[in-house]
Amino acid sequence: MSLRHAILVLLQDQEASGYDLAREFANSIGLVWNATHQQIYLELGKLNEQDMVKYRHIPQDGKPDKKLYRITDAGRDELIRWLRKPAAPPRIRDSFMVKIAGGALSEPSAVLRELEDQADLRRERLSTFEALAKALAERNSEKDMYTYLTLRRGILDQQAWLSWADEVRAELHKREDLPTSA
Amino acid sequence: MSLRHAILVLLQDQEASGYDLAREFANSIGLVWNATHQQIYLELGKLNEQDMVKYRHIPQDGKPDKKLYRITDAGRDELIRWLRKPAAPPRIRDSFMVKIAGGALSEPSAVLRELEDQADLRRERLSTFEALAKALAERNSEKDMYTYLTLRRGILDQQAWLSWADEVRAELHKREDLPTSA
DNA sequence: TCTACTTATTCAACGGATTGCGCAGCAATA
DNA sequence: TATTGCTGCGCAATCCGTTGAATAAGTAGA
Repeated sequence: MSLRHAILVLLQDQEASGYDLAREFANSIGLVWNATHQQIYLELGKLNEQDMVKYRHIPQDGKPDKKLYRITDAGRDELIRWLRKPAAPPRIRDSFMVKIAGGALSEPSAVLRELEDQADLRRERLSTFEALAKALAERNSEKDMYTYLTLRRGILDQQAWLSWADEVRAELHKREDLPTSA
Repeated sequence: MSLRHAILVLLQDQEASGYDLAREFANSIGLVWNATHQQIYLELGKLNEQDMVKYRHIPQDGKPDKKLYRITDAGRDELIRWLRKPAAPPRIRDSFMVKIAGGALSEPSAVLRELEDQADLRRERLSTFEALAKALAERNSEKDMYTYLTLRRGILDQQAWLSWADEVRAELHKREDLPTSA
C-alpha cells in the first residue's frame, strides 16, 4: 500500500482533480507502475474521510463538474511520517518463474516460445523507456529528474530480465535437446 | 493470480500437505516470492472444491493429523492450459520510487539514509542468494536447476536495484549540496 | 451525421493478499 | 518448570486491485 502516499506526493505541488492525478500518474510513476482511475478516486475518498486532503467543488460548463483536491496539514504529517518509516523491499511476483518450473515437466518448447514472447515485450518496453529517458535527460530540468530516475529503474529492470532470459535459454538448451533457434 | 498454479506445479512431483507446500515454497520459488500458510491452505481448499486436487486424510500420533494433497487429471489439464496462456509481465510496485519523488520535496537526507538501508538489505540478500546458487551449481542436478534459475532471477534483480541506487545517489548529490558520504 | 474520444466522477462485484487470532500437542532448552 | 519452536490446520476481517459499467456533455474527425 503506497498509492495513498503517491497521491499525497503529487498533491504537494498543486491542487488536482482525480482525473488530473490519473493522468499525472500515467506520465511519471505510472510509466512503470500504473494505477487505474477507480483506484485513485477510491483512495481520494478515503483520504478525504481521514482529513488528509480536502476539496473544492468546481462547477464547470461544457464539462462535468470536478473536485479539486488539496493536501492538508494532517496529510503532510502523514506523508512525512511515512517517508521516515523504512519500507521492506518489494517481492518479485513473476508468474513466469512458476511457468519455468512447471513447463519443464510438461512442455519445455512451449516455455521457450513464451520466453521469446516475453523477451520481445521487454525489449519493446526497454526502447520506449530509453527514448523517453533520453528526451528527459536533454531537457535536464529539476522537475523531470524524478521521472527520469523512475524511467531508469524501469530500464535497468528490463535489462536485468533480459539477461536472466539469456541464462534461462542457455540452461534449457543445455539440458534438453532443443534446436538452437526458435 | 498464480499461486494456485504454483501449488499445482509443486504437486506434480509428489503428494504434499499444506504445511509441506509452505516449506517447499520457502525453499524454491519462495526464496524470491513468499506465500503465507494461510494463503496456501485457502488455495488448497478452493482447488479441492474445483476438483483440481484431492486429498487423503492421514491420522498421526504425536503430531496433528494432516491432509496429503495430490493433483488430479483436471488439475493437470488446468495447469497445462495455464502454461500455454501467455502472461503479462508484472509491474514494478516499489514504494521506494514514491519516496524519492516525495522526499526530495521535504527531506532529501532522510531519503538518502533509507537508500543506504535498502542497499544494505539488498546486498545481504544478494550474497545469500549467491551462496545458495553456488552450492546448487556444484551439485548440478536436474531437479535443482529450476531453483537455481529462480535464484539467478533474484540475484540479477538485486544487482539491477543496486545499480539503480548508484544512479539515484549520484543524481541526488549532483543536485543538492549534500556530503559525499553517509 | 454518426462515431469516437476527452473530461469527470462513481458504483458494484469479485478475487487476491495480508494480518491477526485460535486450536492442538510434542520436543528441546533455558 | 516455563518458554520457545516446530508440526499442522483453520477462520475472520480487512484491504488492495481489477474489471466492468453507468452517466453526462462537449468536440473532433470519417
